[in-house]
Amino acid sequence: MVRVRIAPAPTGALHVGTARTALFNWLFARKHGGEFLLRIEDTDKERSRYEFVEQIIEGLKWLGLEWDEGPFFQSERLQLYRQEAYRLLEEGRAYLCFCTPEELEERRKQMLSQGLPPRYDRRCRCLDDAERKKLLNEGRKYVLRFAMPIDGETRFHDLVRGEITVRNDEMDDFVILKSDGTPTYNFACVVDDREMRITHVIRGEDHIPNTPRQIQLYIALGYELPQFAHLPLLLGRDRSKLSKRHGATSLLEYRNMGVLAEAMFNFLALLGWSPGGSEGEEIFSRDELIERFDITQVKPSGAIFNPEKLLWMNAHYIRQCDLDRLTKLCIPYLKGSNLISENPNETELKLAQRAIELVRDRMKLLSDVPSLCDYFFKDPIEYDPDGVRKWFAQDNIAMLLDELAQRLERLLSFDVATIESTLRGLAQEHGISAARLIHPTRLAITGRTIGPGLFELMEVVGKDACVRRLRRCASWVRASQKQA
RNA sequence: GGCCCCAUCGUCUAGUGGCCCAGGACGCGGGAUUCUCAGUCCCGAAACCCGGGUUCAAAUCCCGGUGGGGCCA
Repeated sequence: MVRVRIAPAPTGALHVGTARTALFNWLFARKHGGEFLLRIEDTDKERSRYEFVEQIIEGLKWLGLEWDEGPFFQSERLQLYRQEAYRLLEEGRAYLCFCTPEELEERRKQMLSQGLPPRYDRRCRCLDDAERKKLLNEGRKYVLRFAMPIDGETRFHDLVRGEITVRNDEMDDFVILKSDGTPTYNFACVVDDREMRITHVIRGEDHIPNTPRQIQLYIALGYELPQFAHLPLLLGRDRSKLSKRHGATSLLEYRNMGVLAEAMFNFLALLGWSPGGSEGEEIFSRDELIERFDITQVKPSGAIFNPEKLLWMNAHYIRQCDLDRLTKLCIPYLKGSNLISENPNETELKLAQRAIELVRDRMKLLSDVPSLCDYFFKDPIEYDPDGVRKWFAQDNIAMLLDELAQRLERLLSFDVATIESTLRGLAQEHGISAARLIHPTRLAITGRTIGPGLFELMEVVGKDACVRRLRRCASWVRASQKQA
């Protein structure tokens, strides 16, 4: 049975890179009929905050990465780590180290100045019983260090990269249990992965240096080794690890901007992995991704997080989205811009839905919705200056707008076809092209030069508002022409 | 600095020795459709880091270099 996990530290907002790692783990588990667990690595009491745990959970749920077990909290498992650490001590695979942070810092500087790699010099590893007893009796604080094998090398097969080898003398006797009794990352991680029966450790490339150390722990503890797969990092524009200075890095920030979960899911899945084939399909459903996912086909090189492609994909999913659902998703943005009330009634919701239907082709983010369709909810307060110059310059324009208003007012049915024939008829009677009436009319009704088809949007705006806006605009044009 | 990882269009990638003077997608440029914008469709510019090998044949395998990145401080 395949068992994988995501093990974030609750020290900050859920990073998109972490989300991607979670996603790959999830895909792998679903692909192989396995289980996906959530473990919160909160042994760092200083920096861990519960609100981040909530954000992690919220983010994973939003993406649809349901976990089968957990969340487990490392902070609740300290007894287990301590027990395993002391077992290593008894078995001679770990030892007490009494060196103080000041001494270590001192020696580190010395080694550095001699051009040596700054590693622990293992002096406490050679302490005899008498010396150890003496220090203990003095009440000196100590940590537990792992007794790393001095000879040989550690090698493992990475599912993404193939063989990775490190000489054991490159690794020092790292601390497994701090003086306050809390475990270090590498130690807790190994103990947990074994205890949770994790079969495949799928994590970011930044953990590669930890892996040989952890493997030595597995061996010393007598645990069976899992398989490892190190995913390429998500990079910013400058090819360094994606961080805040590159812009938004938090998953929930993207949700708040109005990225659809399925777009983020699809986009993230294609960073560092591709289902192959040269036909170039890029849009995949969850099921297709599960079906086609193959961890060994993940690319080993880093992948730049390209927001433009995300936006394109999001626009695609917005166009595909069920209209009722899209409307629901857009409502908060409309409320936020005061275009609809806090508790919208049926009429408002219906209007919102019809407006969204007309503008969805132009949306890249849900948050685009207010600026794209404000005129469905309120009369324009100003007219696009370029449009004014281009379309309100003719001297009979005010008359035409008034005339149009008058004809529209008399209509019994205010539907697309009737509006269209009315407007085209008027243009024809005046011997002008339809475009020369359409554009000024759009400007009068929406204040813009761009937008959905004029007749469609007029139908939604409604007869009264159209007539009112045309008349108001006509007098605005007269006034500004007089002024000029 | 030490160790480790990586290297195909600007970006994400296909490519696992001949099908590749390298395919797709985003972005970019152009065109078609149309009342504008968007969408859609079509067309275009754009890449195998460098140098040595191995081989009849290398983007693909090997070695070296260079460049980038990560981890440790």
